[in-house]
Amino acid sequence: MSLLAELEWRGLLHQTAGPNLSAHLSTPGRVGYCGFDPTADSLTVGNFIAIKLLMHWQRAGHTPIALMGGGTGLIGDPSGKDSERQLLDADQVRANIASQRRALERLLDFDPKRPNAARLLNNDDWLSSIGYIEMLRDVGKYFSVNAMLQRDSVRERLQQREQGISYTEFSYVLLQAYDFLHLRQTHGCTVQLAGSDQYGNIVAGMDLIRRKLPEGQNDSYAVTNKLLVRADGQKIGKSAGNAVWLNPDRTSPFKFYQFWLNTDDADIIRFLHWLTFMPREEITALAAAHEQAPHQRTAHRALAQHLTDLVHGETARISAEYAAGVLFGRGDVRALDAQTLREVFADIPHSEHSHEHIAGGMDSVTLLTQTPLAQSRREAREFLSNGAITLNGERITPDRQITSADLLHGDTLLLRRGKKHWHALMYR
RNA sequence: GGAGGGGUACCCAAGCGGCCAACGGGGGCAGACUGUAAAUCUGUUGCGAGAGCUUCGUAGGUUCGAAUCCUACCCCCUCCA
Repeated sequence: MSLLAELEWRGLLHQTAGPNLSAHLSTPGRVGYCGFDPTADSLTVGNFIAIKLLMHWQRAGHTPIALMGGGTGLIGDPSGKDSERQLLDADQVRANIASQRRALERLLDFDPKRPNAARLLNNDDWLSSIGYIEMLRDVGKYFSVNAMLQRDSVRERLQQREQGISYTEFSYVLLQAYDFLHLRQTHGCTVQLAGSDQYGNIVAGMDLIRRKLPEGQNDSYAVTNKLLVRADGQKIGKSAGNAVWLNPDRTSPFKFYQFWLNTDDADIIRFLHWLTFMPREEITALAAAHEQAPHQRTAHRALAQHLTDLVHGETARISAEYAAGVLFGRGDVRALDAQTLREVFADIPHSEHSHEHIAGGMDSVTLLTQTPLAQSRREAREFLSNGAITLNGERITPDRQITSADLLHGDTLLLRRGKKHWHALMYR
């Protein structure tokens, strides 16, 4: 199946631009790029769609370029933003790129032995050295302010009462267009892939390429994916307002797995289409299974498995599943052997403490505040009196005293808040 | 530069001298019901065991008492130049 057909049936394809794109893509080895914003120090599930676009691209035999916006990140793209962005400093941007790189390396194949090995570039390499005069003469000249003012991203900001737009962000499109031109010239990159909100920026780049480069070497194309949202209209990949990250040090594989397992029923089938590489028949089968026995959550499990495998690897996934089985299973956690307990401990949020802390006994409120499960003593008391807290599987009250007798295998406490927030403490 | 409007807790948004830790909604968290889902219902949502303490852009002031009045400053928006 062709790349475009694949994106189409998955419901990812939004629109394309350029002369006869499918013919262009029928030759393998085409070079396409997608930009990533270095605004955070790790990529999130929200960025996963963009990465996945590149993954499809590479799987179709083409060469993907992940372009880190080290230069543009210093400016900020107004597209889809309803307020002026905070400018980042250069050091921060550099550090973010280094960290984001790790997630990309896991998902794209950078092996140089491969003919279509992925490349990672940073537009700071060419943008920071270009002079302002040069930019105005060679790029700015090709842009009509009249046209720029027509763009939705700009117009909305002009019409807003609360927020205007700075000249800096207004000019952003010149930089992104220049990126495309630069990659077209230096890497033979003909296609830009991105979210649908980038369409205007991409087309601006295509225009620039057409005008600057000679006939025959100035073709270029756009592929955009749909804006993907949950059934309730929210963005994918937010958990209690917090982003779900792709780096294991920001979001552990256990939490990552749990996040997908808890997907809303209303979203599960579409997520399988959008986010996985499962073939159609497999998704259809999962949809049927879910329809028949939703409580078994076969589809949820498959989604969580698939994505955790991709992002964190099979070993981490199996471990996360194992821990979940132990914690959410019917068994009594007090019956776990030391070995199992230790493995589970590593997978869930945990902390280590000195044995002396517990030796003299401790009340449950104090214990809880030593974990992230409660933010203050007041809150800890509230949870405890609500009956929201279990210790080693047993519901406890605010007046409960914890002593070393409660330690599983002499060193571990397992706390749970609500149904699914765990924290393990180890006393050495 | 001029005129006007505005900055209140995670967000929106009331309040305009004491009854305000601050109405209401959203969101979050928890309990019940369930399938580690959704919907629904209930509770809760600054810190503190409590007395109390800290909070309404920032810094001062008036007052027995201020989110509410005064002064200065900072920031945002709209219109005019």
